[in-house]
Amino acid sequence: MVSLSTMTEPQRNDQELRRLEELHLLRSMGVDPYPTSFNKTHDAATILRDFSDDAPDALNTVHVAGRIMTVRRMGKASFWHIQDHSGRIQIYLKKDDLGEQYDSLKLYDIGDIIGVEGFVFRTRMGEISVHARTLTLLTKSLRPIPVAKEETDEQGNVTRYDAFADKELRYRRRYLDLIANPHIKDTFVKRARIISVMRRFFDERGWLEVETPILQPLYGGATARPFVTHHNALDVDLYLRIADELYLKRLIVGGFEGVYEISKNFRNEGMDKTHNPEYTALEIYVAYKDYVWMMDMTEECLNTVVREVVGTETVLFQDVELSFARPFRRAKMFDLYREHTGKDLRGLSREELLAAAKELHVGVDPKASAMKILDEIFSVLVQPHLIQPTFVTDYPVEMSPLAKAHPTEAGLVERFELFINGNEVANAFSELNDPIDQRERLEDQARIRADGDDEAMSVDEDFLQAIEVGMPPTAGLGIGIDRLVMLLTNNDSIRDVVFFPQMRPEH
RNA sequence: GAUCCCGUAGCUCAGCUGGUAGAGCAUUUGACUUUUAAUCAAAGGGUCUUGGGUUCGAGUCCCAACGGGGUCACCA
Repeated sequence: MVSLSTMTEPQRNDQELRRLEELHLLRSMGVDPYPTSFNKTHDAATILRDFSDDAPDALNTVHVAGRIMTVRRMGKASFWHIQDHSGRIQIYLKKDDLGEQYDSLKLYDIGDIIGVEGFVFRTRMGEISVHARTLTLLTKSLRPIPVAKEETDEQGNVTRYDAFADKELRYRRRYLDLIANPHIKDTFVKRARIISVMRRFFDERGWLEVETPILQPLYGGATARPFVTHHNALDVDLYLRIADELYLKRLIVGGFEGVYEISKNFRNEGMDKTHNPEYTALEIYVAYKDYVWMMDMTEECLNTVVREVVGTETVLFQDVELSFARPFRRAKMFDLYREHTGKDLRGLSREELLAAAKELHVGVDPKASAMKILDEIFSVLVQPHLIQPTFVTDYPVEMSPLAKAHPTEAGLVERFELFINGNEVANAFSELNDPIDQRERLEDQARIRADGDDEAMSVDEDFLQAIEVGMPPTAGLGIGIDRLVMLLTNNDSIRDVVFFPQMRPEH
């Protein structure tokens, strides 16, 4: 039996106890179960790509490494599959080559990580494999991993049996998910590429990537409930940022003419398929530009991202084909109301809007503000129709306390939101840089807040001082990265595009 | 937060109107030197999420809690 140490030791099941015994047996045989390195020369995928039946000796010495995923023992020969970051490759192990070590192979398990030196060949059944000359244990695994069998038919279609599918376990133990369902890595690789293409797009144009505080004494730049934390040395409460907007604008005041940040934001609200308490947003601000310019830039940026990451200008999401070909549709908000409700809602009073909502069978709280009613009608009757990328422009000023008033359209601001597949993906405006107007708008917000809406913004005096120093005309844009990734990777839950989605603690 | 569904072996799942647990893979032992969801033979493995209740008897029925998923509400 294994001597259990005095350190905290979890309950072990029979399989785990057996693996511990194997570990000790291997040690007693002089095998280091956790050596420091291995000189890996080839990825599985590289071998599968480079092997040629015309020159079978070309890959005469390869060093591969990975996790044992399948074991087929046939007496004095065995076939294993190992999995590395590029895929799987079969290893052929023969007693003739490994001698005494072959007999200790029973101490190796699915889940162990090994290194193999050998030559590449094609088996009688046609599978490109590595014929092992030497085998090295690189990491002994003490816990069984989910084993999903797969069958590949003549056409190359893969059928999975007993795939590791429990969503809770997949999210809580993402490492097991990544091992057992390696295809999900594609989503995360694409996520990284989406961000890297965007970063390059901005960098090439001379805009500076910056970092601004996550811990903020006042939260602003959006309407949302924040997380609160406490700084002991200062003995003050701080908020985890809900947006970085107000800090990026301070940098524009400071003289940078283009800044962006890929920002983890935190919102203390409900969780569902499209909301995780922490999420990633891109925000970018460019001086001397307005929202029309920003629409062009957004279009070009997203078109570039889609072409580089997906390879085409169209993306299949669920059953819908989304076209990112330029130009995207542009429509004024109140024109869309007319298009989808048959009504002109512009300039209507709260009571008139309430009546309109009733006529349109949109249920709203009778006490709701005019803006809430407009918002509700939009999300019920307009938004679901915005499937192909659509810029919705010119919002009511009350909905947009940080956006610049439209010069010719009274009551509206220079703002757009980009909708794709019925969801908001981007939000942008010509930034309000009139300090008097900005102060009034924030004071309005503060009043709404005092009336009980804890999502309304507060007056950030330091921000207002910055604007009073003078911010040049500036266009700003925010893009919800997680939702963009969902669209481009055909995932309908944010939990599938975030490695470690927020979960309730177990037990 | 409201509502519906789910929680059985390491994984994927059965378990009918209540009679104290089953399969496949994984694991163990044996056979097999080009197999591939390898095959063949045998074996071990479960306080049925937790706590109450009804009952002679609960995985199964009832209540509550915990965890997950879906829908709605709030929001990006």
